Amino acid sequence: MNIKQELPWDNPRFRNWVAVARACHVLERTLAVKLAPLDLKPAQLDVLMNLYRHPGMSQHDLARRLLVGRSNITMLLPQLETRGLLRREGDQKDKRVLRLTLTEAGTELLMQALKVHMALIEKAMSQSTPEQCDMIGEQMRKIADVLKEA
Amino acid sequence: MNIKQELPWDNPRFRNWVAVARACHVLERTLAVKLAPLDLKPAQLDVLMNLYRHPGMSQHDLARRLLVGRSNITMLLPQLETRGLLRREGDQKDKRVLRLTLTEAGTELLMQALKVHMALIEKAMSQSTPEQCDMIGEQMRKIADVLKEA
DNA sequence: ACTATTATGTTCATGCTTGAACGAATGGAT
DNA sequence: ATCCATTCGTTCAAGCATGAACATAATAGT
Repeated sequence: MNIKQELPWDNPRFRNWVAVARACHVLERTLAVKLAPLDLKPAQLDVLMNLYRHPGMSQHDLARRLLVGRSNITMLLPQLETRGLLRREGDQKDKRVLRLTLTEAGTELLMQALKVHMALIEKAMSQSTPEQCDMIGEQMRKIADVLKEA
Repeated sequence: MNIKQELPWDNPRFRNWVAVARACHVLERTLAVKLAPLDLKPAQLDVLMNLYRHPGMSQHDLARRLLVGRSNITMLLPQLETRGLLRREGDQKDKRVLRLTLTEAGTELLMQALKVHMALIEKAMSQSTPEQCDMIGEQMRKIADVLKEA
């Protein structure tokens, strides 16, 4: 029984990926804390960001962009809609889809939240040179692409 | 009203961090799928890995390592203990703490799971040269450190 | 010795996310 | 026109993670 395979902790790729995962986890958690005063969670911020950049999205498109299930969106939106941060309007052509758009209030809250988010990311990424930063982004996009097909 | 601040999507640091977060998310999700045949979730794998490397840990130590709350550990362990993957034994010196150790079965299952995990990480990180890979790990460790104090 | 403080683990209510099952709307094939 | 398959959104039950409140044990101060 060859149970003593090459153990991962000695593998640079493994060790380094663990570092990536930890950094993500910590930043996500920190963001949640810093966002609390705005009564906003990271997932909700993601929604607002995507609607700002792509007004008129359907819920399905939004789900695919956020890499979550459609039902998640269904559970997520009513809170934001009730708070008057976004609108859901039925599409005329296709009566199945709901088109999503930010309201004024939603845009304003988003800008507040972005200040917090940006400050955090600045703090994190200012450790790296611009070249390192770009390289990291490039590699990560490759990773996402490679795994998407898996 | 200076609401039109410098918008983040044009900021390299922001764009690149988003890529990091997405890559993490995708890999985590993929890992969950590939781990399903072993009836193991990523969080449970993390537990097994840490117990393998640090036998005799307390639940508190484990929680700090995994960056989760203590109650999370309490909810997580019984499933693994019932399956005979680990043991919880009271410390003699300090009757508050429970010392955690993997069983034979736990170690064996861990090795199975590590094959899956490693294969996935190999696939992801093989996109980068060893130098790039190390650099990424180094930067990420810096980020985790910087944010820990925040 | 006695009290106050701290540390460990548990319980519980809450909220988030998921996946499966569903209804309604659309589009295509015959 | 009529099925059939597909797509979009919803509902629901289940599993996880969290934080607050708690009980017990250890420790420090007096």
